[in-house]
Amino acid sequence: MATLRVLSELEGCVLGHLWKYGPSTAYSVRREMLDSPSSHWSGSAGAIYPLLERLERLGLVASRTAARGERDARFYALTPLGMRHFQRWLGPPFERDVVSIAVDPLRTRIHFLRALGPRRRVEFFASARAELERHLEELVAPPDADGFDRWSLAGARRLTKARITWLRQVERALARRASTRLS
Amino acid sequence: MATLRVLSELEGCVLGHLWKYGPSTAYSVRREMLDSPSSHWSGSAGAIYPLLERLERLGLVASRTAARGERDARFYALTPLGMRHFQRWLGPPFERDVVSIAVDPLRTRIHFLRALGPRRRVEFFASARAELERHLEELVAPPDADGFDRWSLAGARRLTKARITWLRQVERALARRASTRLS
DNA sequence: CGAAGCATGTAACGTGTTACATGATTAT
DNA sequence: ATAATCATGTAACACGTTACATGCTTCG
Repeated sequence: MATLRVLSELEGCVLGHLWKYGPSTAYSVRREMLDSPSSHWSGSAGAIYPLLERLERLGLVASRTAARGERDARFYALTPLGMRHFQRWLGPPFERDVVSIAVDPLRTRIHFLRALGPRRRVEFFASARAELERHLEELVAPPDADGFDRWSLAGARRLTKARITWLRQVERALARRASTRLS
Repeated sequence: MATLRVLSELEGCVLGHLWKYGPSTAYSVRREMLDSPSSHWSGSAGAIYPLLERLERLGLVASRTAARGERDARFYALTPLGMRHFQRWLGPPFERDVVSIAVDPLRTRIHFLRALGPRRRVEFFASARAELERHLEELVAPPDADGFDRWSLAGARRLTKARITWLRQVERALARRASTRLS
């Protein structure tokens, strides 16, 4: 397998779509991202179409066109090379970013929480907690989810619960500190 | 406060740096990101210098130059407007991305785990577990961390542990399924 | 037939990255 | 003196976003 720059997350997911569903149009890849509430990609045409052209130039996918009026529908399929790179992307070994903890904007904000007054801090925790709980309720398996999809979802739920627990712990600790300062 | 597009995470962090350390040069902002192992930003000059120019055009920071040889050192400080926007960025209400779960590349890969053979799957879990444990050991507070920094770090540790627990659970479940299929 | 939306793109832009350039300062 | 590193940038690029353009299909 020729050395090739590391695939991006989006590229890996697109290859994964082709692996999972077989030959697909750019639009159906888009569709999945547009429909999925858990995907953080917009499914923008401006990302998908150039990406598939790129992958074709690299030889990871091959397209055949099917007549559809004047514009042709273009079906992309994984090539054997593409399958190997997909599996490598899936891999181990993992790139550093794959395993290092994802950025958590709430965690980032805790660094600066001292910049908020007491009243705003209370709102901070209340709002964050409420939003996280709401988010948790959105994390339900769609009807067509397979076992692996469900395990993935379980991971998302677990992380969300961990964030809630952590926030509660911080909140309680700060409240305790404030009360001891007052007493 | 004039309506203004929402600040990016990096912009918020840069304003946070100015809030925390007072008037600073672009370089010292960079320095902090270059040095911190937990920041996921590269601290690239090509991000920081234009960003501060942008914030100055928006009136969120103001710079004064101090003579330093031929090139001047430029110290940026938060303006009152900048402080208000920083607090708004920090505060509730939160943008959707702030609270919705961060992308977890490991979780993404679980969706496609069926594409790996049994042998590679074993490697997948072993490698991921090992890397996560290693990552956990890196998550220690630097000597100058204040209380909020430590709470933030505690969040990172908690999330990492949640990922480890989740991975172990998935691994065990798959092993169980495999053994029942064999028996 | 006309409107909605399916399907395939293109254009302009924002933001962060790496790599490079260059002057000033510090250490050997 | 000269090498390293501090400090201030600039240039080219990668990748994803929104917004737009346009042809085809379906449904009332």
